[in-house]
Amino acid sequence: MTRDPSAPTTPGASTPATIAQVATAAGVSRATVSRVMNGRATVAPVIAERVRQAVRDLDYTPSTVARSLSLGRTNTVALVVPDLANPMFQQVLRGVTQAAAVDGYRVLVADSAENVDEERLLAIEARMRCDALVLCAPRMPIAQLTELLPRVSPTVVINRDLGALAAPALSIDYASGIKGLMAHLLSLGHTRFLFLGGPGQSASNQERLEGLREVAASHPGITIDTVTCGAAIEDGYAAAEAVLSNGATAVLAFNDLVAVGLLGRLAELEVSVPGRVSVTGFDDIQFARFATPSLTTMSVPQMELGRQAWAQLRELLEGGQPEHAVFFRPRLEVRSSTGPVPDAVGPVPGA
Amino acid sequence: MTRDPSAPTTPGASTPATIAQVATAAGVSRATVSRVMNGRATVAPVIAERVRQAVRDLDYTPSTVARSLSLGRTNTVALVVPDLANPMFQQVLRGVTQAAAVDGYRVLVADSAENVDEERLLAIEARMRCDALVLCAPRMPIAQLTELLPRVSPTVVINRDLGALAAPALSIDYASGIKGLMAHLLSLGHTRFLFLGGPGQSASNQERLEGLREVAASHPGITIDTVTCGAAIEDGYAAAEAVLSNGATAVLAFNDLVAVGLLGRLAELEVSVPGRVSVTGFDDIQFARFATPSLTTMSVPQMELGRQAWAQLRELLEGGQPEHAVFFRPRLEVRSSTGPVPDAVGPVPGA
DNA sequence: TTGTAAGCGTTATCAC
DNA sequence: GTGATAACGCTTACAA
Repeated sequence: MTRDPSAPTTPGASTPATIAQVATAAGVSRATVSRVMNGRATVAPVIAERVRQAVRDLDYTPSTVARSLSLGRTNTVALVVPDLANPMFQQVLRGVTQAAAVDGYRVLVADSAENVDEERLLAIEARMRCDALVLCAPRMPIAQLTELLPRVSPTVVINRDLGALAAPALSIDYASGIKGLMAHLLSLGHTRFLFLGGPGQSASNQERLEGLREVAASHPGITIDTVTCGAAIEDGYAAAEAVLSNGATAVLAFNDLVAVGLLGRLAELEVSVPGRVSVTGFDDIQFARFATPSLTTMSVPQMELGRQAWAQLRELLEGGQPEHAVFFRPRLEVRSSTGPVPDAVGPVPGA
Repeated sequence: MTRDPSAPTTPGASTPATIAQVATAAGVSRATVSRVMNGRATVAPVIAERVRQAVRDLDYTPSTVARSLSLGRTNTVALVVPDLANPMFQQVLRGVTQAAAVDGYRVLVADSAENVDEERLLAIEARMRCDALVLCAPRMPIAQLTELLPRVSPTVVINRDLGALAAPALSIDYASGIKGLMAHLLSLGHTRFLFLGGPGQSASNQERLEGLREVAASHPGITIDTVTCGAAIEDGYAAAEAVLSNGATAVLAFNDLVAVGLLGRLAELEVSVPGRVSVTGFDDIQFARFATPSLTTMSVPQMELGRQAWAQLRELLEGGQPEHAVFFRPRLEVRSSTGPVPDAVGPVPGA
């Protein structure tokens, strides 16, 4: 026994009313109370009303935990992200939360604080409390992911290509995105590029690099340098000196956060953008269009990612088949942070 | 009965192992398994090891839901906010999540989507699944809040002054904050002000207005106009025309979001800030210093609010006394969006 | 239409 | 030290 056995029938007690108390108060069985609470058809109107009265009197709300145990279902999804500070994941959270709420599901958030080692346990633990999991684990080694996924099923993985892995995945086509950015910059005449790389382990960073390699291969006249930078505003801010000393006329930041940080520092240094360098971001976070200059970037459907994640989980929870992996192709948003290469004399060969 | 009664002992079955299966496999009672799982002292080492082996074999993880029911504790807190799109609440979420995680608690988020009517039920429902609640309900009428709080106790309320209400509260001293902003602008020589008000119902908006009234009363020579604007970027963006037609030389936006939106539109219109108008925000969101011009604003300890909220809840959960209400006084961050009044001839009387 | 009782997977009390 | 056993609060066959 766990609770204080005294005063189990005190009505106005601070301890929440139980179904048994309501049953007693209404002079019926607990089964009948349950039926009324769940809108089950066949309960005599008179009885039903008596139950409802007792419910009101006692301020009764069914225990979610007890229901969960009995039903084997919590009506909760977990969202595991590497960093809640990133607007990208915040939007995903919003998307999941909104979509799940429509179906009466709540969302539990877990932030691994970029701690790759903890991520596995965190996911398992979070999944325990929930019916399903949305997992963003861009740096988790594929082997570990392979081992993990069956344990946390049903799960949908966001933001990384799973290959043949047995879980639904929603990904962004980062390679295609970065190529779109390059095409835009090439059309402006740029030939010297600098990529401010994100966390090296991250899957999406690898995809961006792959995209850049392809562009480099097909455009012999250009140079694409890479420096490791990071994924946060501060990283972009700190990268300004590296950018200036590099001599590139176009900088591709890992994401919008990095781009905004860079823009901020360049403004302080009174370096003209795009007069002296063009800058691009990635993600199209809410602030991208309000940065100065407004940021040219690749738009990623962040909330939609969250919504779709829930849609797929819902499907799985209802016993449906896992969907095929979905790739979102980012869309180029040309704004004011990119412009013609300084002293441009014409289009670059092969652009 | 709810589950399929067949194959209750199949080890590798897809259905998670239960404590009973582990007990059987280890040849002990469930009580012993429980003791081992919870690190209870007295279990013979040999037996303990046998149990642990069975746990590994069966991939056993104790059911969180069952534990919760038995213990009467979920190790989860709920956070209810009006709008997850607001960076302010995102930071509060981060703060709560981080602090709670340290104590082994998870966070459930619920976004009322600015729907004041739903907020009450949402809070009750969220509280049901959790041990405690962090409530941000800036627009909920005080009467409703009074009725609600006892039902969702323990709860800490964020971002509004509760007066004598029986719940711990963590608030920002908005009146003092807006006065600080005014003092700064007055010192720059401004005399014509425009306040872009937030949602009228919002408690924090009322406090700002009160602060402005006090300043107006003590500075006869100035005028402070007010227009209702909103709390989102788009609202600030849309307010640019109203700002320009008003003729004020200093604009106090409801929050940073509004200020950033306004700044964005003013830049498009090629209106110099602070050359023609000075603009201030409120909150000091992450992007404030990266806006162009960087935003003068009142800094609010957003994550700290979340951390403290958890600290107080933790205290309450451990049976402690409710803390006194805490007020955070915002700190002025002078950046580049404010400057001397155009054609300033000297300080304003009484500044 | 309503009640009885078993079961969901734990923990904790109390004998042995 | 270890094992029965009774909770925790709910849902749902099945019986009446």
